[in-house]
Amino acid sequence: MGGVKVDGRVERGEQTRRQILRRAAEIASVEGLEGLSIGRLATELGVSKSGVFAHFGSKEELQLATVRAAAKIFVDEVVTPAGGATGLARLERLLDGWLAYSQRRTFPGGCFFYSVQAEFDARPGRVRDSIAEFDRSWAELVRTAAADVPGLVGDPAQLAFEVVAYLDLANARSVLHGDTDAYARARTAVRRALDRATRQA
Amino acid sequence: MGGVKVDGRVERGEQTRRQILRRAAEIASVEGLEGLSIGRLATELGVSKSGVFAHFGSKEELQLATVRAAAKIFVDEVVTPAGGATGLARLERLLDGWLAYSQRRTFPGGCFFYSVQAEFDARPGRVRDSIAEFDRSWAELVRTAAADVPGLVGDPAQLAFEVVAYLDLANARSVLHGDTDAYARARTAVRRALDRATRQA
DNA sequence: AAGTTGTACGAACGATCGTACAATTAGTTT
DNA sequence: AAACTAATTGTACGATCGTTCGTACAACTT
Repeated sequence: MGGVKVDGRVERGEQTRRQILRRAAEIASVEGLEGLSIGRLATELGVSKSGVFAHFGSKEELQLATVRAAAKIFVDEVVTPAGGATGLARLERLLDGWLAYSQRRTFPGGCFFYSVQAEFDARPGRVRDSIAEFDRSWAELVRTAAADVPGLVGDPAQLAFEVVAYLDLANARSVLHGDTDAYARARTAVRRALDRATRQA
Repeated sequence: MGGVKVDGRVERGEQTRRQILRRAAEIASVEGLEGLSIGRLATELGVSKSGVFAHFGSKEELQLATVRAAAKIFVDEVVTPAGGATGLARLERLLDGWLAYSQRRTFPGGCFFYSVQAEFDARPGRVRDSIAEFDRSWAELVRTAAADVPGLVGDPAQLAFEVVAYLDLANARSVLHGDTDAYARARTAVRRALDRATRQA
């Protein structure tokens, strides 16, 4: 698939860009996308401030690129691994995968999107729109996965709402309080919700 | 109760301070406690920057005072109104009260503590400790209210975890997407969870 | 070999940040 | 009326913010 370009300059630039975005996503999950500063990013990576800036052209573009990079990581770690399964197994893999992704601290500040969503949810702009769009697609993914469980009892959208709520609170409690029980509570809640929704009627 | 001091200067100062903190809490629920700047606060309130600064002595103290002021508002709007009830009615009033407090946008950015918790959960410092302590006491309040429901089926801590998760997600969805259904979903989820926990065993 | 392209750099800009301190205004006490 | 006190102001500081610009150099094209 990859193009046949062998331009070492571009390749080097893309590698630098990837390094910037990986670090940016880590920082943003802790300090927020607004707390992420170009100067600090440059210092931590050992490159020049203008070098970082040149890759994006504005801070807003850096933030948008960071969201896209984090989205890719999220998809790789949570969505793709559940790709092989169907029905109830697929829904379970999505939810278990999310909890594992949060718990293993793929991003040091917990789930990247939980952090930045709370930061941007109330202000206008392209960054907020980008985050909202990703969150919407994740919610819809869980909803359709629930709807695809054969013989499901009750409203799949309601079930999806409830189980996603457990995931988010587990992430929040764990990061804020170091509460190691939070993930266990969420797993219990998810399992019981799925049991109720798949029991014989 | 009130002291007999009639010093107009002190009184005026306290009033200014209250105005600052009310506005600060509003701003922080949208832009975050770090996005809140002393200069902007002064401009919006029509007072001098040094006037705002003198009331607190440092930005961290301003942030801490803002958290305390928001906590007082939260208690007045959610905790106190549920004070008269006991048992299941008390738990219901707490949860309904929270949803109403979020939905009526007491703070323009939704629940103040949801916003600032996600902002500070991963960084050290006194502000984070203050937020964590308040969140802990709220979680414990719901937990004890659940434990005080007579004849409860199941673990009250697990029940408290699940219902608080519904509240938080309703707030998040509503603020991020303008999703008007989110509160209805949360109310449905809360009601069914309480029904299950209080059914005849 | 000469010319072009793309990345990264250093220096500087205007603006804003939090903070410091002396001067001023308004209200209280003697 | 004078002395005192507390709230507020104006001015100024160093640091950092995002951004702009001209330049250096390596890699590719002709």
